[in-house]
Amino acid sequence: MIKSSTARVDGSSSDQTRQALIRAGLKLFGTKGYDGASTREIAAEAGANIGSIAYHFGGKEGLRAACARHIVDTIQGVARQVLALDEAAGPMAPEVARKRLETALETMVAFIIARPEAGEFVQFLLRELAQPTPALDIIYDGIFLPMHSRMCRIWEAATGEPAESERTKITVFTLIGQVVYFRIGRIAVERRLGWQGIGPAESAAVLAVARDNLDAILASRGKEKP
Amino acid sequence: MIKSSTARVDGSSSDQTRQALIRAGLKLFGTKGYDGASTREIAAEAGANIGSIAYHFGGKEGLRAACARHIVDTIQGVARQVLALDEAAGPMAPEVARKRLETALETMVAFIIARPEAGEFVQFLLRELAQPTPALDIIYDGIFLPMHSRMCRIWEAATGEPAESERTKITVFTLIGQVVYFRIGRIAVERRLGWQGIGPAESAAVLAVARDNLDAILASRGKEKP
DNA sequence: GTCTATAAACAGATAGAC
DNA sequence: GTCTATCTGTTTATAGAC
Repeated sequence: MIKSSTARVDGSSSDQTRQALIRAGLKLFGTKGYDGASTREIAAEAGANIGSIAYHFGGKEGLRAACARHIVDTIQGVARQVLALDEAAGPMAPEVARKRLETALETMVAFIIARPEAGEFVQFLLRELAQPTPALDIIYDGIFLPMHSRMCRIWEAATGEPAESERTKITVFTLIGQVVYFRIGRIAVERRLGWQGIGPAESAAVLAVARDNLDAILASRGKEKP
Repeated sequence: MIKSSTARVDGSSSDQTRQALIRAGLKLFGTKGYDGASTREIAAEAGANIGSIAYHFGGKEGLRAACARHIVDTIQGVARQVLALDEAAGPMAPEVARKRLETALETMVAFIIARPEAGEFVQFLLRELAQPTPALDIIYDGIFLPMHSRMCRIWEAATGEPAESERTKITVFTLIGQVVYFRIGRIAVERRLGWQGIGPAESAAVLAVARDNLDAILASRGKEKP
């Protein structure tokens, strides 16, 4: 029998192990992949027993889905306040929109590259992204689609290019891609640059380049049809 | 006992199954991941028996390494002629270097995104990249390092920024990243853009944006210190 | 070299004691 | 709710027939 999804906020024993299992799942699925991580490892990492996975999530697949949902909830919580501010402000002036794009880039770099805890999140996401899986649907609808749509709308405000045009969508994907690569290719990047890890100094260097790229692209789009 | 690495060019039975196993390994490791693909599946896909993997490669890990080596050999074969032309031409004029960067981008898009056969290659690479593994060393030294170094040198010729500077290295990574994302995030991209797949038309659209981005970045770098 | 049979370890799921 | 013991299937690796 699977525990209902009604989240309990108190520190009940049940909820504690549930959270611990999700944390452990996120970590091990992210680092070793879904197939590479065994339920025994995950239970051990969470300080729980093997049976608890079946009890709380119905099985390994259920834990995967719960991890996906947890990521979506967490990110939406952060994003909600940012979005609320934007939407309330009404239509954006191009200058404001450009600043907003830079802020979005900063947030992405900070979250995707720098925050150590986010590493597990992002790597989990990217692994799910590599193949169609039930967890991917949760993530796509909960994060990818709203985030990407939002950035496309800001892009329209900044450049005048229609938000839902193919060109705008692709451009926004390239902006995301240039940042994401530093997480996927992290090992190669560190080796090539002689970095021991990616801390504040290193992520600042990445951000500087990403920002310059964005500014350059914006500048060229602005004067495309003078 | 592991078969020596002396490659045979004739269609001997031994070499045939060896090649078939590598092809099958590349395909299944790429789509399902190393842990997700079983040796039984691979042997079946290759039309061989399970024991042949141990015979030819000493085990599953050996097959993984052989797949990595196969990718390196294949890509180096393609890259060799291109590089030979460049190196022979001596120091590059900025205009020529810029054209070369665009060509490199075209090649990357064509290889990474469009070519269906390359899909297995790239996905295998990206999966290995996600965690440190013996196969990664083979790939880093054989492909990543020489490719990236090469692009950095062309970048220097085009912009005057030192090839081995941190900024140049990071910039080249962003150029690669914006393309690579369309392979990793392919499912999300297809869903968002309403594409049924990424064929010639779609990859042309991606290339157009990537090229515009490159031109914009180059333009801004050129006039940074007027 | 190829293929089969088998061993030894490990996977996820489950039943039941507490 | 937690935890243990166990079932069933699958994994890789190996030994040996052909």
